[in-house]
Amino acid sequence: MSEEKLYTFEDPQYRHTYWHTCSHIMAQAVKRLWPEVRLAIGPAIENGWYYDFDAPFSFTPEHLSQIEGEMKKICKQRIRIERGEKPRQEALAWAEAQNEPYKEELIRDLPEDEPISFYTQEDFTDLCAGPHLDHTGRVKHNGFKLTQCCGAYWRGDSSRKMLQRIYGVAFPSKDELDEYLRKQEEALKRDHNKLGRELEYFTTVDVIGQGLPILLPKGARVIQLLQRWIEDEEQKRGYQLTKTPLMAKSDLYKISGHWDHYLDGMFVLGDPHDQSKECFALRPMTCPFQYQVFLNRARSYRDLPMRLGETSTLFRNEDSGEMHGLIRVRQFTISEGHLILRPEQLEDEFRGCLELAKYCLDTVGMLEDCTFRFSQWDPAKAGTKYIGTPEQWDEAQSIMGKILDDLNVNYTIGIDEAAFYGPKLDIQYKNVFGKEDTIVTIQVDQLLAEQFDMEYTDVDGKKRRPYIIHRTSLGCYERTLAYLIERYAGALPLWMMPTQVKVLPITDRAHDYARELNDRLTAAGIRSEVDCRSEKLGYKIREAQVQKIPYMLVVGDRDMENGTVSVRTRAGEDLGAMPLDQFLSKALLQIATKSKDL
RNA sequence: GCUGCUAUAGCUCAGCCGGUAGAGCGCAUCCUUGGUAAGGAUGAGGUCACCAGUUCAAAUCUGGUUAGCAGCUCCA
Repeated sequence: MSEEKLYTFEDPQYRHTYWHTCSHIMAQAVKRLWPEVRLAIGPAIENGWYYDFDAPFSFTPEHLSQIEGEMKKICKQRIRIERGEKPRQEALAWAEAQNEPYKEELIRDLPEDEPISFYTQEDFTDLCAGPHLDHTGRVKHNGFKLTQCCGAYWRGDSSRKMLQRIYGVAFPSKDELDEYLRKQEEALKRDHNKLGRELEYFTTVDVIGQGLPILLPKGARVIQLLQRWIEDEEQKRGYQLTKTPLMAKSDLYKISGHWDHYLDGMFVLGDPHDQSKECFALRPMTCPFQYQVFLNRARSYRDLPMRLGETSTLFRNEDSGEMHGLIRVRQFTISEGHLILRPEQLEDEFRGCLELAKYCLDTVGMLEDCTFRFSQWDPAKAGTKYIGTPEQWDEAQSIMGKILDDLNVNYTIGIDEAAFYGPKLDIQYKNVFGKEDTIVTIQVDQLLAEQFDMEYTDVDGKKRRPYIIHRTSLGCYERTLAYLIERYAGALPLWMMPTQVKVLPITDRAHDYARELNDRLTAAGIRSEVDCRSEKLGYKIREAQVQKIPYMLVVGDRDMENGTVSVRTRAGEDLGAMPLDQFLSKALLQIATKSKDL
């Protein structure tokens, strides 16, 4: 690669170096302005950088402008950035002399024998592995912006001090920065938490509580449509439907291990410490409930694979700061399933689950933006966070790794992201803020079968332990709805749009005709409405447009005379006049094929 | 749970240094019957989230609670 190419912003490494240098410039600016502020860490991240500070005051937007101003000066001063090394003792002495306790702790955690690198620009020196640009003038003085400040725990540990994190982004030119900020602003307009409320998909109410959204008619309709589709699809794929209780005695969760691992996260009815009274808990998952279906009688290898599916409402007492719109809630409904298998069926069934998940995500238009994460355990937490033996984990993970490789799944590995009973394939999706959550999960589990003493009689008459796959096909409906609103900016595909067609009579004379059309559409299974208010056409169109109604059927004298409807799409396209049947067959085809085009 | 910010009409927001509320949109009624993104007029609508405190007087100041937002931590 030519040097020229290497030093462009398109090169991820260069970009990273650039942002990292920005973080040092920011830290230098902060130290110039308030020498009493202590420094923690300041890495480059996916989009920009941050630096964590321990300041005796709270940073405000005014402080950020002040810091930006000082950073501009530093850039214009074109200060040389020089790398240096200190032996460990000297490095520690430096941290102490500078009164930088966080740096001191970082140095203490570095390997003993390696020299420790520092970067110096003028009077400012920072412990840092580098690399950096050669001088501060490389950073375009009007190409960066400090975007926000917020709290962040020292070393990501919630038991330690909360520091203040300032985030920034930078580009080699003001135009590119402006373009980035404009795009960010655009993305935020899709925020389901705003748009979903504006378009009346959901709302929340103080007296009901956090994380307990009300699904308004539109939101409820979309979820119903998704749910019916998923249930039918699962039936086609050999799933049996179950319907199990929303709560159980603590005994059940004690067997499964959830009581030990997640008591804090459960809604408990009764006093868990009073042994003399029954204590219930709302279910935070479906596994042990569905296992009872398998346990209903003795099972043969002929019963396997047993694929159980349930549209399952779950309750999790998330911490109060965790709730976010429809993405993180305390009560949600999920397309939950458990497959109980002979070990040799694992690969085929896993493939089936993955195919189902991909089919579901592709159909709703989300697959292309999904990423796959192979979530593994952390052996260091054996016996605490995870049940089972290292041998069992190695086995489950190696089988799963082999399956994923056989299926050519392009995944990243997430250490310490597994469930307490087994490794997972998590399918991840990002919201408009870039925050990633799991939309679908497929988990391999050989441990809970043991907890519940599940077994089947094999061909040879011997009792064997089944494997279990825990999986979702479309995941949590609330979360999916949120992502769909963001993905389509509220303009959901025709087949899942709560109102698909709006008939817009131009004059009162057309009201009867419009109502008749609406009846015919409704009879054909189209979700249609009529707008008979005495408003002008332009006004009715605007309103339907804002509501993202896919098709507007404009009808006036001309249409009544010719027996037609004049079709306008929400994309602003005028499809002209046509008989209703012609429109209907077009729309019905689009719905039947779950087209993403409109 | 933690840090910071926020809460005024259904929505978006204004309301300075404390003197018991205002706009636009929406809604209702009337006029207008208009062919592809906002026609006009009139009117209704608020214990300023809740609970305390300071004060002659609180939407405004202070504390707490609840809820919302961003991030951190967590996420079976």
